Amino acid sequence: MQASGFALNISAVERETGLSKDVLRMWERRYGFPEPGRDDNAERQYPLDQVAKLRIIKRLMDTGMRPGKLMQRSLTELNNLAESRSGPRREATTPALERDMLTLLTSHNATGLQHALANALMRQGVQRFVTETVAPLNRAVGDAWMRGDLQVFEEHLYAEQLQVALRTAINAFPRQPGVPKVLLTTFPGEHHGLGLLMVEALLVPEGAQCISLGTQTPIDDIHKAALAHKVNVVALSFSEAFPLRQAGEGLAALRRHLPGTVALWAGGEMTRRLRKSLPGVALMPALGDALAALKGRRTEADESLR
Amino acid sequence: MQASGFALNISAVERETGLSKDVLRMWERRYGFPEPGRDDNAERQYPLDQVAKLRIIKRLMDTGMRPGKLMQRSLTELNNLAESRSGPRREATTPALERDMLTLLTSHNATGLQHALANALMRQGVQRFVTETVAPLNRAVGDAWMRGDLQVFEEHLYAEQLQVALRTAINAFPRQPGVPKVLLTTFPGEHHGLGLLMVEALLVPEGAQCISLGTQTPIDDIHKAALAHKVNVVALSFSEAFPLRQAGEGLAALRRHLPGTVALWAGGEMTRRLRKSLPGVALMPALGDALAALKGRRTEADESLR
DNA sequence: TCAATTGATTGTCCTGGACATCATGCAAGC
DNA sequence: GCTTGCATGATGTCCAGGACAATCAATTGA
Repeated sequence: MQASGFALNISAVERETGLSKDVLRMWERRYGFPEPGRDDNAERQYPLDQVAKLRIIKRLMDTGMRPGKLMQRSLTELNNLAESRSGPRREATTPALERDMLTLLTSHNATGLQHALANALMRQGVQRFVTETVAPLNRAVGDAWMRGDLQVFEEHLYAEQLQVALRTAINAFPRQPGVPKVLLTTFPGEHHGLGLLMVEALLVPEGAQCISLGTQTPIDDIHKAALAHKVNVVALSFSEAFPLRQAGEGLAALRRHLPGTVALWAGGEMTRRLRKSLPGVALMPALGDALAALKGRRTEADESLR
Repeated sequence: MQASGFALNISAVERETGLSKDVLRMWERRYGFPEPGRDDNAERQYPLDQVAKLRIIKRLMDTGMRPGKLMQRSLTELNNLAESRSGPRREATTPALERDMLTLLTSHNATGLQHALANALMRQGVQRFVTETVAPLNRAVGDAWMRGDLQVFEEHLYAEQLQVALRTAINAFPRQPGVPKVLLTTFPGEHHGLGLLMVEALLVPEGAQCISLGTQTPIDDIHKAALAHKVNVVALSFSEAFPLRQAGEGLAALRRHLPGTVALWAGGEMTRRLRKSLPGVALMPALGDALAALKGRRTEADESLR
């Protein structure tokens, strides 16, 4: 279902899939897919099944696959590919907690999910909750979504509920001047903000003072904010789909302009795909890395005091 | 400052201003502005001052002005225009509370702002806080930003702090089955989520059960979610900049597919610009409208019981 | 005074071409 | 055998200029 009822125009497809108009036209020219119909005005009309296929292709490309190989395959082939790609984790080995939460999610039991999350949070404490429950759960949700087992709105609901849980946890700590002072945000184009909350939830119990700007801060505003708030660390989060090139350029520019005394941390799924290391940028592919880096700073500072 | 140090390519400008590549090129062709330089590869390089001017132009257009009139004016003329346009509200008449909070914001006192918001919230109660403090404060922040008195990162910090305050307030109410059941979200392309929180903060104290999907839910997922969660109301929020056409088309499509028993509410600044009324869609240009609509439903339900 | 027609404004889409960049794979050297 | 470097192919992004539909504004007619 959509505006027209059966097909989307190129703008709508761009919005839904995240593939630019240029890319959509180029793929059509080069690979023969997608092959939208045309309306009275000779404008492209993308049938919904093609949009669905585009969505899977995008998802697979975000994990590193090349489009040329994917384009010809059928929807079912792609689904199999996605399934095998979603890791060696098999149904049987999925921890019960994650399975339960996914069940709550797909049965649209918002209240139940909320309770389950709050429950786990209270049982484990913030930091263990984040590393041991949220991180694997995110992965499970991502896999389910890639397999097509999860609707978009279900994923949205998950993100929202998780946000509630994490913010509650963070709020339980008094907001006080702390060390180090960390600025949290994402680059323009990165909508995904859960990573920021997760990092904040890890750092705040350690006494760090976190200032979050939410998502999508222009690079020179990140710079200005870092100076204005006199932070010690600028921490950025990148989801898997973020364009490597944009990240590299942005991080380099930011590093060039920030004072040397300000550390620059880059975390999130994307950082696993980065080949070359960036001078002056601390890459943190795993969540715990941020915690380790924080403790590293502490030790350093202690030693320099002696 | 940016990746190159002094100029942005067309993609970056698109991201920063929200103006599509097509529009940027068309304006250059038609109006002679912007007029970017070219790099070695003959690709457009937009100087930062032109980007700043584009940002103001976009902002003014979002309030209803036409580009043809704006394009030739100088940056200072535009600033004056923005200032006069930002309402009859003069410095002197700005309530003290708003002035104080703006001061906290521009002096980068995150903690102070947090306390001020929490303070106002506790003093007024959630609903009055939203209608009497947050709404005017939003307007003041919007005006300040339009006048160029506010940096992007300051606006981000404001949004984040407000989100913390509102979520805390909402969380104070038990999440329980309630009537009516309201689904809250925004259309794809609408990033602004504060409106959703504000509405939620108004409705929850009345015993409504709110399910928020966050921002940017594809239209057919809104539809699916409404059915899956068996909601009575679907409430959508649109910021001032949202394209009228997209909103109209989307609302019509959604109305067409939702069962007649499900009410469709559209709120936010954009709805003030809508000329024609949409059949079956309740427009709520003012915040309080949602509350009134809720109470209206109640009365109706009561009367039908008799 | 209001409504309808008309003309200008404005955004979006189209085609087809060019090119920088990155990956892949092969060959040469250690 | 393994690594390094280069060539070739794959891929995304940009460009120019044209077309047209939708909307706005203004003039004309009732």
